[in-house]
Amino acid sequence: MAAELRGRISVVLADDHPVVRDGLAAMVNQQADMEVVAEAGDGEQAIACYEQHRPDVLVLDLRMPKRDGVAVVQRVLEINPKARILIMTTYDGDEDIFQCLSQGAKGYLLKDAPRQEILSAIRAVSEDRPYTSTTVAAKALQRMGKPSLTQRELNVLQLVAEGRSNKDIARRLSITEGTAKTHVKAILTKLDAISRTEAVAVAHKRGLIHL
Amino acid sequence: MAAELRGRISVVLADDHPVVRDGLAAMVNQQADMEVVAEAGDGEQAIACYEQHRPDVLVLDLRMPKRDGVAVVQRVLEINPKARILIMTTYDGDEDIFQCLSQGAKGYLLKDAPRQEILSAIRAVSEDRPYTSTTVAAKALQRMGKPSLTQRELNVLQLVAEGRSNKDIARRLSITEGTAKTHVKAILTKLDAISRTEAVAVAHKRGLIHL
DNA sequence: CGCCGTCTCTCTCTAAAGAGCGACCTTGAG
DNA sequence: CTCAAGGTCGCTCTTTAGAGAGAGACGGCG
Repeated sequence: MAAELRGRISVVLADDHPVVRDGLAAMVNQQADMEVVAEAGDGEQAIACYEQHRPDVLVLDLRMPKRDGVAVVQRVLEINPKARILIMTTYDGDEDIFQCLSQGAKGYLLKDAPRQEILSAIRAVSEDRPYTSTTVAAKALQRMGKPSLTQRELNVLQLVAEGRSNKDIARRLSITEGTAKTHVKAILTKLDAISRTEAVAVAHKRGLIHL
Repeated sequence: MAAELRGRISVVLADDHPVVRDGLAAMVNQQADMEVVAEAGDGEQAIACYEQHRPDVLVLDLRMPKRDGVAVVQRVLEINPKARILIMTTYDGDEDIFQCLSQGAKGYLLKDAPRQEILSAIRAVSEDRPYTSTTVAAKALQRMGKPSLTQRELNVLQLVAEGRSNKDIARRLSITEGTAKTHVKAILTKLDAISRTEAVAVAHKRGLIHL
């Protein structure tokens, strides 16, 4: 916790791929000004590790077993509202990124980022400066103005993506088929899609759903 | 090229994520019996690296820019039919795995595999022994007996996944709507799906298409 | 050679999807 | 209180999807 005072940034890594953890650890530990103090392989471990070590920076994979990135961000910020979290993800289309950032994550970066970018992102976040990658910044702008789906619509969308019919969706949500259609219609409009299948494609690209 | 004679397995890494390359490199170079001789960040580099270094083992990510894993496997085996290739992928549902293996790749493994498994896979492949992970072996058995899609059907499926209507698909492929329907119908039957949207979901799970 | 798989096309018919309406109720922000 | 938004339900209408069944053309293979 006092690592920063000694001039070294303490880092906790959370990623379900041992390979990625090794890679990050190797990169970080080669730097004079930072060190890895713990690693976690899933969401629950990540929370436990954070609580135990109170690192300067928590590097967090968005997709993990047990609890996904969004849930971990929430929980960690409950523990320490000043926590500095750097989100790391493979997919630049992930809607969850924005959810994390708006919840208080200090930055994100893509896994295909070059070494230098990853390291400077960690340094930025450790100093409480938000890190903004160009690719995702562009996405954020694109997303501006675009209508967001309601919770109910997301539920329906998930079922649509599984290939359910309107009637089936209605049954599962205990509503009438007409209402299901209304929701689907709203989804199509908001996603600017002509058919439900296209809606699924668009939603998947935007990371609204995970197949 | 003669690395094996000196008792060290020479390895070339091909992955578009610097983090993963670093992780693998760190793992491999910590071992006394193997070393990384080159790294590649995309498919073309991978081929070039292989040709230049002729490593004992080529560790290859299935999804890469420029050329994907399948294409690289083909090309490398053209260069050296005895090439020992270890496929590495994130998704265990990838249909491409089977394509690679049937083309002559010696093994595959998932990125979330533990260190030991990764290392023993490299050793196995270096000795020309096929490496078979339990999870994928199970998939292979599941796939047995299941009907495979024809090339034409894959084309249609791709368009279906993009949300196109039968009429639209017909126009793009220069066939009649009736024929498009016939193909879609065949796809639904083979994938055991009720609707086109479900077919897309199933196909995506199996890695037949990449959205 | 004949068989089989693939691709192509045609037809009918039913079920589902989607467009375009209006309407009611609740909840929360102003 | 008013107004907006979300969820619910209802209606009609046209278009699309999907089941089912048949058939011709082509190429590979035993």
